Amino acid sequence: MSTHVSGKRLLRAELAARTGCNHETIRYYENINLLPDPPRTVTGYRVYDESHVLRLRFILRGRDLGFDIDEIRGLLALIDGGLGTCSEFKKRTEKHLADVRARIRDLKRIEGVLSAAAKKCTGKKVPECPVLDALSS
Amino acid sequence: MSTHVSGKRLLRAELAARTGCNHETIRYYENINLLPDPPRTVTGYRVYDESHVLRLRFILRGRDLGFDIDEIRGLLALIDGGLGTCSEFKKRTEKHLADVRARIRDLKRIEGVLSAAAKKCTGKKVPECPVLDALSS
DNA sequence: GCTACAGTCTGTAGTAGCTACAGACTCAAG
DNA sequence: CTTGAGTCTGTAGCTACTACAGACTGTAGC
Repeated sequence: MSTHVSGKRLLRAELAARTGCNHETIRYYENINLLPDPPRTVTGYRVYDESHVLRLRFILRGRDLGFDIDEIRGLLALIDGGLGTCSEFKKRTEKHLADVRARIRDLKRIEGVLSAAAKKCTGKKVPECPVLDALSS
Repeated sequence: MSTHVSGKRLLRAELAARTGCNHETIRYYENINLLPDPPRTVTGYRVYDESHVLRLRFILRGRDLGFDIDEIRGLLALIDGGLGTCSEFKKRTEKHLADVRARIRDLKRIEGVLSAAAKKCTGKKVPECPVLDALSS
């Protein structure tokens, strides 16, 4: 078994380009142990392969869906350990979903207050501005 | 004109209690010049009055409605300068409202993806978990 | 071979909006 | 006079990045 794995070797900027991730963020994820330390060239350059692309995409997709770093860390740990059951993933997703829905509710409350205030606005001078009323009530 | 203004004098913990604000946050708002430096007792204790209660409530209400510190600073500057017109407040509110609506749209997108994934979940073992599919797509 | 210049390396600081702590001081009650 | 709560200050921590400085490397052109 050689360590030779056919597949493209990528430098940091290339991994960044392949994933749409900021190249500093890649190093950040490595620092917080979300991405594994990649092998290095003799001169110290990080060398990535397809497995890093997939893992980073997973992380980015999770972030895009609003999971926080710790939630993603948890999901990855389940996957890495081979211990994750589908129902476990479902449970975590639903927990996060409840969170998302709570945030939507909160933003809708805000939207209601603000749009009502803006609608009442006459465009006249300060005293009796409905926006300020909304902000003082 | 004396500086005597009848009205209750409050210490920091009392202002916190009256507004529901964390007492450290009050000092923070003072540091970033959102709340004015209050007068002090000879021994250095901050002394607040009703005007501080109103201003802090305004700030907290603004935060609760999702305005960021700089937006609130801007609104307060208009009020303090007596230069704010109702239409100006309306403009800023609508700008913020657009922001809120964009966040709602984004969260709804997330909700759609997550709830669709969770719905497809069978509760079986890992391979073919729809949640993981959603996170890898 | 030499020179640019782009890419990479490291550690560290900055962003928003707080929150919390350490260590010293003050104030009122018992 | 002591005790305990409240206050003072400066500073560090939190999340999730992003950006910079200063040194080094790799490569293309001449």
